[in-house]
Formats: sequence, structure tokens, C-alpha cells
Amino acid sequence: MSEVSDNETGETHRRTYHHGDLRTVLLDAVRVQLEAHGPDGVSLAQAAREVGVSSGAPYRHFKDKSAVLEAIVADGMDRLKEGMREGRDAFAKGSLEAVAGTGQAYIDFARHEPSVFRLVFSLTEGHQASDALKAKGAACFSVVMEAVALYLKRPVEEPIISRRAYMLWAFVHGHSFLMIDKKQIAQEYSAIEWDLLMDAARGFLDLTPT
Amino acid sequence: MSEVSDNETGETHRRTYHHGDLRTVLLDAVRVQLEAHGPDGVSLAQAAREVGVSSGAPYRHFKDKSAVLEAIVADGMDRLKEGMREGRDAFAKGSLEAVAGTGQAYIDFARHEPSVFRLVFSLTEGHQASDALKAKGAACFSVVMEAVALYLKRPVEEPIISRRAYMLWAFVHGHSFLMIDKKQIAQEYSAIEWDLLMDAARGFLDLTPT
DNA sequence: TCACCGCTGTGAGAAGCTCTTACATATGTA
DNA sequence: TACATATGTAAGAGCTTCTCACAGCGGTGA
Repeated sequence: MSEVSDNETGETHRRTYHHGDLRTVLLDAVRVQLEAHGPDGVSLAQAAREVGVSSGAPYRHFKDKSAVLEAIVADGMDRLKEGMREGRDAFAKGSLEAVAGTGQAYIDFARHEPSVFRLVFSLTEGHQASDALKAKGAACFSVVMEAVALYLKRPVEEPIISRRAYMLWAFVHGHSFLMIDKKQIAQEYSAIEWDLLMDAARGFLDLTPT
Repeated sequence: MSEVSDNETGETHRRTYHHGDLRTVLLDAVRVQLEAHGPDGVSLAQAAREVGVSSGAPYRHFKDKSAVLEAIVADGMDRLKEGMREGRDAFAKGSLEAVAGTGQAYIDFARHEPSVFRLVFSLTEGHQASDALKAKGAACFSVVMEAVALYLKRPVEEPIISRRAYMLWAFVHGHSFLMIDKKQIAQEYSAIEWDLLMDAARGFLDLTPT
């Protein structure tokens, strides 16, 4: 590293020619920009300035700006999946609470990193959503499916599992977005989020299966 | 007006000094950019070029770029609400179908104008979400509430109405986003969207009311 | 040990964008 | 008809992304 915090603008300078871990440090800086000022507030030039390198340096580590965002998204999705796993495993295997737990973790992630969360779902849309990201998305979904399958005491392969899991996902996804969008009503209900989650799980999973 | 389509880049020139209806034409051009290339693909300078005015002209009609987007969002929300009304009124008053109808209209809007739809929910977030936009949002939600109240045969004022309506909204909102994000599973289920909607309405509205 | 190759950073600059300012031209109203 | 106001233009400041030629460092093989 060998960095020294410098002037009042939060910039740094180095003693060594090479930075040491620019890629990681850059990602962190951009993530901070993203959460602080939204997607339009992200500037690689500014991030480079902050970590004390020239404006061309980032391009030694990323093809372009969108590649930086993609890396942040990939990272976020990994943390999201891990969180969902933990949220599920905090409750008894096969319980309704375990299902709701994955949803709660999803919502918590959105609340904690709203801009990254939003980016996850506006970037994978873009064009072909690099297969890596697609796979990560599927991994998240399968966490929910497993919990649902266990609760319904049926194999994950049955279509009804994916269908119910999808309905739950949509509900949780919708609430997450409405909440971080600061929609008035969503704010009110975020106080009783867990009740809502359990209601939804019951409503969707205790329906007569087709 | 008095425009003449010009060279191969889709630009136009005018015979009169004044454009005639720049505000409207500009909004249309930007909406096209938005749907074609996403929010980052919007350039006022490019839009001005396309409609045949100088790059400074848009600033006679809008404070800045975000004001243009805000106008597009306001417009979109009006159309959304109108669509939801129609979707609801296409079915018998007080029926479960009427409830699902508002949801279907919501989803159709998202499918038809995905970028505008997305913008509606990322712009109102920004800072204080100009009261005008907040009001439009509330108007949309009340369309759902009315349908739910009629189905449950209770006055809209009862908290349970808003709660169930919110759950439905979250579900529909989530599916809309997942669908336009081209999530694999969402695509599969969009074929049987109506079934999903009715399932959700039943699941949420036929729960024992607290 | 040392020469060299490739990785990573620099500095300058092209092209494009937003938004401002000073100026020009229509339009409608007194 | 004359002028105030609305709406356009041209030019430019300051920012951005991304490229390119060049420079310094670090690990590898002779």
C-alpha cells in the first residue's frame, strides 16, 4: 500500500510507483460512490483521484466503466446468496420460518446496500447478462426453492416448487424495491416486515397445490 | 413545425426560426432514447440534434436533464394509473378478477415501456420525490385499494385493506421487475401470468383477516 | 547476477456530454 | 407599430470516458 492520506479532498498519494492492490481499492471506492450518489454519481476519474492514481490507471484492471459495475454486482450477488443461506439456516429445516428467513435476508441486503441491489437487477438486464451473473442469480433462487421444497415435503424438481418459490420471490423482490424506493406505504409496512413475510409464505404455500 | 427530414442520421432542419413544439418533440425523442439504449444512453445533446435544434435549446424548456426525465416519469405514471383503472373496470365490480386486472395492467405497462417503468421507481427515490410524483404514486395505489375493498366488502379505511393491497402490489411489482429484467424464471412464468395473479389474489385476500 | 519482459501506472489528449452566457430572432400585446 | 418576452443559436468551461505512447518495477531464465 504505502499510502498517505493527503489534502482535504480525501485524496491520497503513494510512495511506491505501483499501488499494490488497485483493483480492490478501486472497487471499494466506486461502491462508496454508488451508495452515496447513485449510479449517475459514479465517476472512475473521481475514484482514481480518491485512491491516488491517474485517471487512466483503472483501465489496466477493467475494460471499461461497466466492467467495474459488473464486478461490484457479481460481488454483491455472492454476498446476497450467502446471506439468504444464513437466513434460512437460522430456523428449523423444513419450517415456514426458514422460507421467510431467506426473504428477510433478501430484504436486509436491499436495505443495507440499496444501490448495489438495484444495480444487480438493472445490469443483468442490459444485454446478455454475462453467463456468470446468470448463474449467480440461479444460485440465489435455488436457496429459496430448497426451503420451499422442504416445507412442502416434495422434491425440488416438481414444477409446483419452482412456481411457489417464484411467487414468493416476486413478493419479496417487490417489497424490497418499494422499500428502498422510499415509497410511503412500504416504509410503514417495513416495521412489520416479518409478519408480512409469514403471511405471504402461508398465503402462497398453503394454497391447494395444483 | 415545418420540419424536413434531412440526412441519413435522422436529423432534421427547420424553415422557421422557432420550432413550434420543442418541449413535446424533445420528450418523445428522449423517451425513444431511453427505451432504446437505457438510462445511460440518454443524451440531451443527441436528442436536440435529432429534432434539429442546437444543444442549448432544451434548456429553454427544462431546468436540466433530470427535469426532462421527471417529466417523462410524470407522464408515464398518468398512463399507468389510467391503465390500471381500465384493467380493473374490465371486470365485474367487486370481483377477484377486478383485483387481478389492475395487476395485469401494471405488468403490461412494465412490459410495454420497461425503461420508463424502471425510471418511475428509481427517480422517485432520488431525493425528495417532488410531491407531484408522490401524489401520482398514491393515486395508483388507491386504484388497487378500491378493488380490494370492494372484494373484501369492507371500507377502504380499514387497515387490513391497505395491508392486503400492499402485499398484492409488492407481488405484482416484483414480477414486473423480474420480467423486464429478463430473469429466466420470470420469462417462463409470464406465459401464465394471469394464473399467477389470480393465485396471488386468492392467497392474499382469502387469508383469515386479522 | 543480471537482462529482459510484461504488468501496472503516467500524462496528454480526443471526443462527447451537461449546462451557462451573451446574443439574435420571433410573437403577441399595448 | 414598438417593445417585452419567449425561444432559438454559438461558443465555451468543465467534466467525463477511454486511448496511446511512454516509464518504472518485479519476477524469471540464462
